[in-house]
Amino acid sequence: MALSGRFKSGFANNLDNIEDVKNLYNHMVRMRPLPSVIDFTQLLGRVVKMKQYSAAVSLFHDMCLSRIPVSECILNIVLNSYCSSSRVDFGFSILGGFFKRGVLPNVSTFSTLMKGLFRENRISQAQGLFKKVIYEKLCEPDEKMYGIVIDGLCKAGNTRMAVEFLRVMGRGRIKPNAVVYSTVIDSLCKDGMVEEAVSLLREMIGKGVRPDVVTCTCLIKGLCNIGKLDEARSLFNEMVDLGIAPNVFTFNVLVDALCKEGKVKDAEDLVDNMIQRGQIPDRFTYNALIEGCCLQGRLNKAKKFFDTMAISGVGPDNLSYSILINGYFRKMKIDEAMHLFQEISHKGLTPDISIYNTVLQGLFRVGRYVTAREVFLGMQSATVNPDFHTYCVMLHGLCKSGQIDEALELISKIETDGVELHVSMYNIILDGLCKCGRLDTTRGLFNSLSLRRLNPDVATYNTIITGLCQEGLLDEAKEFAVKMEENGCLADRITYNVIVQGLLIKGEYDDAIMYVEEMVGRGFSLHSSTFSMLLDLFQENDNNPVLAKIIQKCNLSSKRS
DNA sequence: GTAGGGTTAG
Repeated sequence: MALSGRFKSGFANNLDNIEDVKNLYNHMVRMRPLPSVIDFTQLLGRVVKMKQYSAAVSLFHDMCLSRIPVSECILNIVLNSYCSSSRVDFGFSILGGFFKRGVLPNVSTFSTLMKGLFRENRISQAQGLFKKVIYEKLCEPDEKMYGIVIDGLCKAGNTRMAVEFLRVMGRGRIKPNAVVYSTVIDSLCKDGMVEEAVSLLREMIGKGVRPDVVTCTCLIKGLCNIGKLDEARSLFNEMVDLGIAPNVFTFNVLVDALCKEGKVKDAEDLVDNMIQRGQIPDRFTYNALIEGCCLQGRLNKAKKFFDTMAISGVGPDNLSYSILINGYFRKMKIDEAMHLFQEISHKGLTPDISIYNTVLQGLFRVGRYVTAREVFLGMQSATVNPDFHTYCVMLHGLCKSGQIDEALELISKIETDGVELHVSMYNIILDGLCKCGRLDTTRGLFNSLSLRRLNPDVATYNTIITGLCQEGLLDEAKEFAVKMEENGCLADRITYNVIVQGLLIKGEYDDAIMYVEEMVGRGFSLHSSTFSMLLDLFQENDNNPVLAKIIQKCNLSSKRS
């Protein structure tokens, strides 16, 4: 009686916090007769929509203990909770629970498991499960299952196989729909194959599959990413003409692209259009606008958007602060930047690692390394753990401000903080050491890399070779160039240019010509700075014939390329 | 009337 009144369809949709759900659940289990399985399903489904996966699992366990009947839907929801929290193995134990209860797993069950496997990067197991489903006829695959497999392949970086799968699907009973086309189109765009994506759009239209807002948004983003903003805008107009309503995603993609291109005014007009069409700007929209203004150096305007964001109820998030703080630092407005940084905690937000990284980078850039050191200590007492990026910023900043010994001390502590050492951290210090001529320490640190099981990379060698060349130690630089190739790092354009410049400065023109020849042979060209050095020397040395020969070689090679 | 698929930033 009261039941039909209380549990109208979608009753759970009004619940938006987990405590209310738990209270309702406790009420439901005590009711006699019990609410229907569907009522429990809706409740559990709501918990999953709130991404409270562990709460869903614990409610399910309570249901089992309270002997509330469990359906295949409920089992699938629990399975999904495990899979969505990267616990696909527990998901498989739910599969066992199906059999134990005499309930048959269905297409949702297997789709969810495949999604879980893909999510944990267990690609071949996901593919194996799909094959098993087909060969053992465990269920009839439907379009959602195909969607999951195709998406999984795409996200695993195997767009080619996803396209093949799309073709196989086209020959079967279940035809590809807008979702699978969108998935593949998005993946092609992200791989930079935007032309292929466009022709897939034409193909789907040809086959009578109507693209939807997601299909168009993916392509618009793809076009923006390769700088074809005009084509993106005409696709936008085309979709509107086709009656496909752009949504927040679509607008945000275009607003972001316009802002990055410096067209903030156009972006603002688009936001007006967006509002007219009933789409409410969200944090993505505002952050794009704020960043656009910062890129233009228009900090007052950026701050205005930031304030509007606060008023509009969207509320600035960590990224908004990060963008604006960075903008202020770049304009040397240190007080404004630091004021915003302090404001974050006062506004009840917890500054995240990227805020700290932004602030540290800013402080070092303006030479405030004492404050930077304080912030670095402060973040640790606020239990924000430095990450890879923090250490790179710190090391770079310390070196730049002449605190190399402190940088050396810091790098020796990194591993104890649980952050893995990376060769690029050493590259920063090696660069710092070379720049102040401490070559002995450089050599020692380089030799210590192998003890730390780190392999020098091209940047490591280039840094040291640069340092050696600057000190005129060309023979040792050349030895390092040999060593790098022996260790599997191929010399690049930088390596050659540095050595050639070093040789030119020392007047070793015959050697320089050898390196230029080798370099041209490998398809690299001279930096403009090397070339102007060459021209200057040529004039200063009364048209030296060896230099003339080098210049001629470079001109020939640049004409060829 | 209940479960599983695709789109946005640093």
